[in-house]
Parts: sequence; structure tokens; C-alpha cells
Amino acid sequence: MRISKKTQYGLRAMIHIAKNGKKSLKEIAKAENISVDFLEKILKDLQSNGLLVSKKGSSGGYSLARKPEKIYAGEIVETLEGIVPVECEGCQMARICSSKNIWDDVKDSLQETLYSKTLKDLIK
Amino acid sequence: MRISKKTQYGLRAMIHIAKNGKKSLKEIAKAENISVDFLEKILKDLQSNGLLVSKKGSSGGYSLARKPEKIYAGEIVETLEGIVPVECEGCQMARICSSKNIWDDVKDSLQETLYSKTLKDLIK
DNA sequence: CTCATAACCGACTTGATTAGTCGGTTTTAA
DNA sequence: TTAAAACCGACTAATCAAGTCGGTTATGAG
Repeated sequence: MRISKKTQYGLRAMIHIAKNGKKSLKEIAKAENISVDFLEKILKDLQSNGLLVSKKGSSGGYSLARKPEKIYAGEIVETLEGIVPVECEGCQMARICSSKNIWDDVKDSLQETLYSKTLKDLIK
Repeated sequence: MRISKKTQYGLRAMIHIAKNGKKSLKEIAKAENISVDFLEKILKDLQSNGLLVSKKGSSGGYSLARKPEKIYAGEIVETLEGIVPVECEGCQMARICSSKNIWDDVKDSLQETLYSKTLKDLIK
């Protein structure tokens, strides 16, 4: 049960942009001490999943696709690594499986926690 | 955010023993359709962490170290893969980090969910 | 117009972790 | 005494996480 660096970096980058407005990849990478090349892929993911908008060329950069109070931590985690802890689809035993319940509970509580916080909550 | 096969198998094995009493490795592996060799290591882990007791020789096998109502799902997960989602120890920024809070929340809700269910709850 | 800047894109590498295998040893009770 | 069972350590294959690299495309400032 651990959160990948990718997700950790992604959240930090989103928070950085929420706090400072439009920023370039380089600026974010430097401020947050993250590898530029790695962060690039992360920001691309966030962009193609509708959490960031990007602008090419000089004076370009990344900015939030929505207001901070409309972006949920859960969306970031879901984009960068997913929240489903156990894949029961396809398992024949799923109907009668005694352990399925608890994995469903874990998923629910994870969702609950991650969707109860927006970027606005986090930058305070 | 996913639960390893090791943990999934471990929980299923614990449930199997809770339902059926003392069982041998082979019996559990067959009933739960898990590789014998892999399950062996899992049961060893559960034994050395005080969740199972084992008996060698003929008519040996594994049984619960405590009553099912005294064994928490969280103990099983903690033994087989750990619950801490993000390691902030050693990070210089931890004091002022805006994202630390949410990872703490995730950890708390995970603990809450996993320690609110005992094996007894699960076998019903 | 052009050029520096910045995002886009795909392929590749490296190391760690997961999931599993295998061969042999020790203990126990029927 | 012997079959059944747990114990033990080393090994392997596949997958994934994390990071690197080289080049392409778009854009606005000068």
C-alpha cells in the first residue's frame, strides 16, 4: 500500500501551480526538486486528463484547467496511478468471496478521503 | 494504490483457517487455488509475526494464534506489505509540505478501515 | 522573420519489487 | 520407521517504477 513517486510529484506540482499560477516545466522542477524529464511526463498525463492546460512557446507553461476548489486530490491520484486496490473482475469466486468486502471498504475509504480535499484545501 | 497478491492470498488463507480450523499448507493451497510454494512463504510470515501457529509432522498444520475476533485485517496487511503510503521521514520539506497532510489522512483512513474488521467479521 | 523558449513525443535504460520455483532439512505422530 | 508436514535458503522470470535521452513542433518577443 504505497503511493508512487509519480503521484507524489504530480500532487506537489499541482499544488505549486495552484499557489503560483502559470509556471513552466523547468520552474516547477527546480522549485520542487524533481527531475525535469520525469516531471514532463507527469505534467503531460495531468494535461491529457484535463487537470492542466498547457501553452507552448515562449511565455508558455502549465496552468490549472479549473479553479483550485474544483480540482480534487482523488482526480490526481486516479490519473497518475489509480485507486482500485484489488481487481476482482474476472474472478469466478467474487460472488462468494469473504475477502472481497474488505477490499471494497478500502477502496471506498480511499475514495472518500481523496475526494474530500480540493487543491484549494491543500494550499491553505 | 494496490494490494499485492501476497496480501490477498494471505487474507484468504487466514479466512480459510478461521472457517475450517487447523489445516495443512497443501489443503489451503488447493482449496484457495494458490501455488503451494508461494503460499508457504506467506504462511511462514504470518506465523513469525504471531498471527498463526504451526505444528510440524503428520497431523500438523497451521491454526490461528488467537480467536478470530482478536485478529484484525490490518495486522495481516501490515505483516505482508505494510500500510504506510508515503515515507516522509528524512524529507527536509516535511514540516512545511502542503501535500504531507493528505498522505497522513490516507494512512489514517486506511488504518481505520483495516483495524475495524476482525477475522470473525469477515467469515460471516 | 527568426530564434530562443517551452511543450510534445517516443524509445530506451536501470533498478527494485513481485510473484513464484526448487531442492533439500527437520520434526512429529501414526 | 516412515510418511507427512513444516522449515529454510537460494534462485529466477516478469513486471513496474523511476528516470534518461534525442529529437520535433509551436509560439511570442525582439
